[in-house]
Amino acid sequence: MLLSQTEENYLKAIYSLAYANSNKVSTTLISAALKTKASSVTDMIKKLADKDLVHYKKYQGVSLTEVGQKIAVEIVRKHRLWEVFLVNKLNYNWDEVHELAEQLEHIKSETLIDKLEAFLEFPKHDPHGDPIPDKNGNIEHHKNMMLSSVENGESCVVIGIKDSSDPFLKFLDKLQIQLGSNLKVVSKESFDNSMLIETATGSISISNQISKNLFVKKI
Amino acid sequence: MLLSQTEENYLKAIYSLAYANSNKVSTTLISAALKTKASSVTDMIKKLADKDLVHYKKYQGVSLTEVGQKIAVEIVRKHRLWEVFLVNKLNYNWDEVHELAEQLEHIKSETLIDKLEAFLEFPKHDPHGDPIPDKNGNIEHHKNMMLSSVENGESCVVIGIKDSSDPFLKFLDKLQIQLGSNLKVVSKESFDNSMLIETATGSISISNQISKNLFVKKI
DNA sequence: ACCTATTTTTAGACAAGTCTAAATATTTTA
DNA sequence: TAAAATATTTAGACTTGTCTAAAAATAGGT
Repeated sequence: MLLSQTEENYLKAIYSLAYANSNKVSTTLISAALKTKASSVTDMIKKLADKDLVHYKKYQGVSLTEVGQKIAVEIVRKHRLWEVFLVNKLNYNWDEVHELAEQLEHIKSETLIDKLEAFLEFPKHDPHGDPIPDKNGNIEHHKNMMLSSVENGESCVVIGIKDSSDPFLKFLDKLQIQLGSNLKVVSKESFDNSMLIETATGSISISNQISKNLFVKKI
Repeated sequence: MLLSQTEENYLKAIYSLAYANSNKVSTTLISAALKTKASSVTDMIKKLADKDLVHYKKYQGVSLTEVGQKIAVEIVRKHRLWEVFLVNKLNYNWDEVHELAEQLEHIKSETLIDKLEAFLEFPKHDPHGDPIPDKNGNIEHHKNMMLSSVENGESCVVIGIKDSSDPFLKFLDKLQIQLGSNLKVVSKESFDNSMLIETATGSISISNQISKNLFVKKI
């Protein structure tokens, strides 16, 4: 199955978003992740469904098929191995490699990534601590983290909410934080465990009560 | 200047072909090199001319502008450094890396290729012996070779003809050899210096008189 | 249950890059 | 130098992936 870069990016996005949402991902969530419009997502979802890479019923959200998931994991594997290469061999900093790995992960080759893995001596984690799937697509998931345990300077994506009570969700709305939001921890106050974070729309201060109720994934 | 992969491929093709043809390259030659149709080439040439990457007057062929040439050389630099990486670090054979380097050369980054170059300890030549342009685009050209001096198993592209006499050209026509043709030397007979070569259309035997009149570039 | 707000899908359009077929230049040949 | 052959360009169409605007479906609030 030969996929375009765009198709691969959709699969990868659905894969990352599927964690939080019990495997069903909405059109809007994907469009936010890929910075496209919902209508574009619908179009692409149909193509992916035609190729049996996603399950799709109108208005019901999408999930990856077994084949789609396998491909998504392969892309994650490539991404993370390239990140290791960039940091360990080319002396990049761990916070500089994401964009580059986004390009490198789409290089097509039967053999390249396995040779790269051997060259890197079979690393188990990428520079951000995320597990690297093996050749067969097996991946040792580490549990989701709470925003409260993200360190200064690290960035993460919101992938879930622990306390899904209404007032809490409303409050998150007000902060313009939603699933898929990118957050960067600027600093943490030790006396009350509040943190200053950067969002797409600006810097805000977050109490510990909030930060320990947000599932995030480091990026 | 942010170029698409396709645009970069056109520039690279024009660059390689420009050697033989006193810098002017014909539409047909480009279309052969890129395996597209001449009409597609005309379309793209116009776009490149709009961006001042090529000089173009209808029916007169194209040549690279200074900017276009600079970009082309950068791509060559990337291509060759990636080839060194694949052969020296990932244990690929020198004849397996071209396709992969064709993909890797299009990775966009301000810093990547210089870091890669340092990691590889500033190689001067790629695995096929071709010179690697430096950071500033300076490239130490090695002279064109004659087909007669290509070794067994090596592949090359015809980039020029020394004896441009009519009968010779006619003969080349009959052999279906033209500028841009890919040739692979299968074997050489020591008693008469003839060689068996593989072309796109089949295997043919070539006398030394022919092979020493064809300028080629190894690939 | 019904009305409203939100989400999702559809329809039609656009840009990039390609193609075929036809028209126009150039080059070759005689 | 004029006809024939070849090369190049134009015109119109197609594909992929995107967008906007409008229509349809779902979800929420009372």
